[in-house]
Amino acid sequence: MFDERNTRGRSKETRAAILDHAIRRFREQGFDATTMRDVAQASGLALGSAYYYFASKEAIVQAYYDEVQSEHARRVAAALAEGKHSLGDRLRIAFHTKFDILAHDRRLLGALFRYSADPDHPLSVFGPTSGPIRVASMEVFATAIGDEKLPDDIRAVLPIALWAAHMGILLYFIYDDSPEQARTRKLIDGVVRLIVRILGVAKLAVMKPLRGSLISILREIELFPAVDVHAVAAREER
Amino acid sequence: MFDERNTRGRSKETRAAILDHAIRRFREQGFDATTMRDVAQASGLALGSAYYYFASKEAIVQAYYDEVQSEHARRVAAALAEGKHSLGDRLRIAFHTKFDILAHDRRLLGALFRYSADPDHPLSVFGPTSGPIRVASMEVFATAIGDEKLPDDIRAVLPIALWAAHMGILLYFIYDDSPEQARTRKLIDGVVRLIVRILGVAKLAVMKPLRGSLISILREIELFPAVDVHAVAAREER
DNA sequence: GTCTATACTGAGATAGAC
DNA sequence: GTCTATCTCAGTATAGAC
Repeated sequence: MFDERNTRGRSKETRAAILDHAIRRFREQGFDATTMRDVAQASGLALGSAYYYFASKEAIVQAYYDEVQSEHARRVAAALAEGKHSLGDRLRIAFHTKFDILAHDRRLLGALFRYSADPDHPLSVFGPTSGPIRVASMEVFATAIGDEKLPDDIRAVLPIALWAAHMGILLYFIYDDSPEQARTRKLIDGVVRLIVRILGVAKLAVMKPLRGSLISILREIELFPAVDVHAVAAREER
Repeated sequence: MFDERNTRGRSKETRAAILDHAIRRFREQGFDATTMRDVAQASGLALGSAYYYFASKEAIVQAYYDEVQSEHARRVAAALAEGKHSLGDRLRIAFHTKFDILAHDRRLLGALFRYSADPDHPLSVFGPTSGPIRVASMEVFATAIGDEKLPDDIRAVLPIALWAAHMGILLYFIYDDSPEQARTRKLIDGVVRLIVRILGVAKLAVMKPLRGSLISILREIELFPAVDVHAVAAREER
């Protein structure tokens, strides 16, 4: 979806096979312990061929995360479609489904974030090349907000805030060694409760200055390269 | 300060020399383009000697960051010592000095965060081995809070919140390519303004439920391994 | 405990032939 | 698209000098 090269002909299956074998190995032996030679061999290919499909070992994890993102969008859409939900319910769905999908791949995520602090690295989660997937993720949160009655300024930045919150929770999740990451689940519920409450009091007069500060900060975050949230919001309004 | 091995005798200077030459090279050629052989040679040492002092190339950046942390504590203490400041001023000092120190080393930070999402990696910024430096960083923010009159529950979690905010700003800073990172500076001012305003209205009745939610979330964060903020707070009270 | 010299291994990544 | 051969470099090992 986000890496369009080599999706024609048989190569599509070859790519999928490499991805599949690699992820399986990563899960079993860990990312570092798995070599590209392992992956190639498991896929019945020479080393060079594996590199024909994936620029680096980390790029395989990136491809996996692309799939996670697509799956997230699918599941949230499906869950929201069945019946009416409150805003809190919808946000809980948006957050929890993400971690349902990632439940058994915490260890893998370390590799995903390896170049996150390298602005020029093609695999940086916050860099320009990850722009599309980042926007897609914000869109998922925008669908969870739906047509909830909200002031325009808040509406514009809320997906950014939710995305940022979900990234923070993701980091927490990676470090969370409680059984079945129960703490992360509790954290999600706490964060959703907080957000709903903030939105509830946001229109009060005392909140005016607070609101201005917060909104301008979230607009700043928007400056991360290639994140045009206005476009997201516009598309959502359609 | 955080890595106590080899600090006696001549070895201390050797270590400092390696660190110095390495950082210089990293600044000039970038982290990846600089090899450990380069560093060793520039320091007039054999490869093995460089590894005698630093377990890995990334460990050198970690050592650099330890120094940044010490310098931060020093500068904040010095700045706070001269005259009275409002809470906002003190927080601005705490944040801005950090980025004064890092001003010319944005590119280096990419290497620092490389293993941040690897809970088991010794160089993970959020892992157990970085506990002391993390606590030290929170302590700096605690000194900036000083004896400001605050409710106990807020007092206990505020250093965590400030540390978390500063980590977020650090990430923003790394990606900020505005001239002299002016945007980061603006972001800091915006964040400080927001924090001061939040503290200003925190005692209002409407904020009760908000406050409860936020505090419990920050207590959750405290669960990051080896971060015992109660100990920090206690030490500050002394 | 500090340092040298040199050889070696492992693995990510690339070049170029087919 | 696929393979084989090769490169680079982080990191280790060894054996010793002072």
